[in-house]
Amino acid sequence: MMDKVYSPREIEAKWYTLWIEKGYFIADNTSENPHFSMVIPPPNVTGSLHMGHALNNTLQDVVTRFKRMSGFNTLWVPGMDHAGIATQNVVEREIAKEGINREMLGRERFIERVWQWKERSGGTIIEQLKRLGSSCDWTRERFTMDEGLSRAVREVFVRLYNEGLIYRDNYIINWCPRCKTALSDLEAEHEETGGFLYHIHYPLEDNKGYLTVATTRPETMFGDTAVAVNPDDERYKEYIGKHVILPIVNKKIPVIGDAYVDASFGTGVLKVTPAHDLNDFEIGKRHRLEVIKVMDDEGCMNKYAVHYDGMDRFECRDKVVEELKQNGLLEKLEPYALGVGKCYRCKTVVEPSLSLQWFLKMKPLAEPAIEAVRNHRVRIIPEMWEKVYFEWMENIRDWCISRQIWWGHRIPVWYCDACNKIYVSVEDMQNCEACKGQLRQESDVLDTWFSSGLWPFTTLGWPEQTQDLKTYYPTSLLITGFDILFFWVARMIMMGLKFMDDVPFREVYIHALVRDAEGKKMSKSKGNVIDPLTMVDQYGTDAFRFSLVMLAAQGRDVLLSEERIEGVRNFVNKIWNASRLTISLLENSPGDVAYDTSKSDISERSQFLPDRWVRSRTHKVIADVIDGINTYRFNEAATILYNFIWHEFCDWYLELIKPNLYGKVKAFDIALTKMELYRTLIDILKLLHPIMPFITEEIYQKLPGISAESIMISPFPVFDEKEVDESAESDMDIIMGVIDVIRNIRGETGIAPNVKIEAVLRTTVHSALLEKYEFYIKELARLEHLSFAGEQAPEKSAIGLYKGVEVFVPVKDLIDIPKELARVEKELLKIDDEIERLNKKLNNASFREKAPQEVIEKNELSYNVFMEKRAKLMTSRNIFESLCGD
RNA sequence: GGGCGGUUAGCUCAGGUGGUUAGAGCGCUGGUCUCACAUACCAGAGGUCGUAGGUUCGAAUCCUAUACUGCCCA
Repeated sequence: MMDKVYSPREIEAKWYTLWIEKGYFIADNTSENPHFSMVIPPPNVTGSLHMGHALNNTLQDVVTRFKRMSGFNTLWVPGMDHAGIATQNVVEREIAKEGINREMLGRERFIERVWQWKERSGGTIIEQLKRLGSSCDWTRERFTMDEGLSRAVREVFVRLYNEGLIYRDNYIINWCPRCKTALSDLEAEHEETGGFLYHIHYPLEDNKGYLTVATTRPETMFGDTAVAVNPDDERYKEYIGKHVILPIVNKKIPVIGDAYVDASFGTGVLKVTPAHDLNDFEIGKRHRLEVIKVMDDEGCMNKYAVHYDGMDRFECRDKVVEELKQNGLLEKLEPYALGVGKCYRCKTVVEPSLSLQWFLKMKPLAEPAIEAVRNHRVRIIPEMWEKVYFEWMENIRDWCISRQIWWGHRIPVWYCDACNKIYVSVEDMQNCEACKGQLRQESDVLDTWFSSGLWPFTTLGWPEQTQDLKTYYPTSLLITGFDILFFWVARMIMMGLKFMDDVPFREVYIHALVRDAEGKKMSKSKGNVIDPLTMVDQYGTDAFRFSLVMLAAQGRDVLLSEERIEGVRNFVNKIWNASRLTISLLENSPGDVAYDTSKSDISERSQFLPDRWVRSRTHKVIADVIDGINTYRFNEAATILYNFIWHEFCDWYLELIKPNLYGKVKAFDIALTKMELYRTLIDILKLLHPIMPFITEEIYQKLPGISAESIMISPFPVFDEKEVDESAESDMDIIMGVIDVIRNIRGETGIAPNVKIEAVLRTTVHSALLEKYEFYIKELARLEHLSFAGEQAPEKSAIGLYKGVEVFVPVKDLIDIPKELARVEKELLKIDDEIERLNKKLNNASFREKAPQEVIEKNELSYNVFMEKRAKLMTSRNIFESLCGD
């Protein structure tokens, strides 16, 4: 016996364990079936499941389960990312509790600690993904730092180096003084911050006046090696070639002319600090200026900052301003909103700084990647994101790939200090081939995104030519959030084309971000985070997944609120109870059923109208759900299922067949109806399964006559045109419409639900139909008596109309005549508006001339319907009016 | 500064190629513990689709401008 309320917890655990045991998630790379493959966006090994992951993986699982049931040789590769900086930070914090730091441990022992940490507490997110129901092939789980992938990284590095695409150079990079490493441009997040524009006097060398420079970062002045003006700027032209005295340091620096300077910005005089600003660095190169770094790796000033040596950069800023002020050199400071780069891992303000780093040339890699998207070898969905992709790719700059941390893929470069030779090699090296001297490996590691950029082929075994690689590359689809379009998607396309000579995936579906109910980004500091696992615990995985899918409209943020999930939890419970009823009807009502769904000859199936109708509706839903998933309109698929199951299957179909199956009426073949009910529920369960894996399996397993071991490997419903029955749908429409009208009258006139009433129908076109299904109308509208009128309509009745069927409810004394009159008049008013609108349209000559025939006919038809309805309402209004007069 | 979105019922959102009586969920109002479900059932109220122009026989849907709002890049 099934409980009255669905309780997800044990059921979820039970089925997930079984699926794993049976190996249903494991892909067969020798299968002859067409393949569908996908790689997971690898979550950080330090990560725990947040809403973004939940949405991302739910959508992936929906597609995976759908494809698997649709007969594809399906592979979803899971795995994790080693997340260099983040993981190192975590482990450093951990050892700090023991009072040690990584320098004390040394590189090797520190990395051992990281591995230990990974084994112990890393990858909790994998367990969380399992709770979500993700049907990844866990036997193929990969980690960016595992042996195979590490070797692939070296292979790639060496090849790119040998082709001259990787180089080492001094350049301005973003330096995070807290993580003490270089970052790529993408890893510095620009944020509008309130600051000041400081106007500072730089006295002219001959002591005859000064030039005023405007800067947002006065503390970098110690590294100024020139002052620049625009050569066309009449105000300053004459100063070019002269010198100014750099305040505090009292050093002579030249005034130069450079077209880069924007005369309209600030004072039009730019202080040039080649070591701490990208543009200044370029100016410096053009004018062969000296380059002076004024800060150390921790963001503290160095000896060039004279008496500020050792001071923190921000404290120094204040102190410098103070000193300038005292010396009368600070002209003014004005509030100014400046874009400040912050480390995407620790939010520390990054320092643009000159540094010797490794770079990857991007232009040659980007060009084919742009082309691949332009000619749709990779299709980005929604298409809008293509533009964003192009914009970034077309303005791409070289990628700083080296990081000054320990956890990651150590750059496979060896230096010989004795003879200055450099070796770049896949294999570890010990001694210099030339002088036999001891080699020293580069201490930097690679950007984590360097290895994740290779993910689609390295996870399949590359550089080995494995069977997986042959079968599953290029992958079919990638599902990811737009926040990593540049970080990851673009780089995978470049690397895939470079090393596999083919795109990494055929399609990319970009989904939105999950926000809270107010549309704010969820963040711990705002305290608006909804924890996915809490939701899973509270409402069940199925309800949670369905909520996400239902809200995941293309190109829109997903705004999630707990009330929403609660609503879907109710829907899950509705499914549970509808199934409970179905199973009880199948088991307890008379009629032997063979439970063989393979028989599809419709002539042998039930001809009972609700059965024909539900069949037709089910197949339209099948078509829509398949289309919805195939076109990534997941929310449409979910909404269609929600409405069909709740408002058609439960509200109408089950109610209509109940009298039959309870034996209240003996009009139709019970066994055939039971068969139809059985088929429909199975279709519903299968259609739901990709979104709601657990409850569908639980119910499926309770059904009689099930041959498949699990719903997840049973075939997905197939749309069959022959099952569509338009005449059943239009007949049902009349019956449901008439019942609605009676219910409406009941509701409006305040007749209690338990009061049985009488209704009279009058129709010329649908009488046969309505007479045939009289019993069902009585049942659903709670009628004592239903009759059919000829010419003479009953007086003193509430009236309603549905498509040519007049409905009279003679309520005699029960009725409140003035109230009923008001109801009719209100209805008339609405109809008059419609009639006027249609009349105007139909009398418009150019409408008749230019609109398609089909549209004209449609409008004429609805005009006639309204006119007829109007006439009938007028009649009853007149009756009510005369009664009011009594 | 450049680019891309959004603005539809009290709230959160649907409305691929212009023709619907503009939909849903939640909330609200009224009525029901009717033998699957009160996590339910039945009924109802509620919107000149941000504003102003334009294209069209016809615009929530296409174009232009404008306001507000969000994001990305510099």
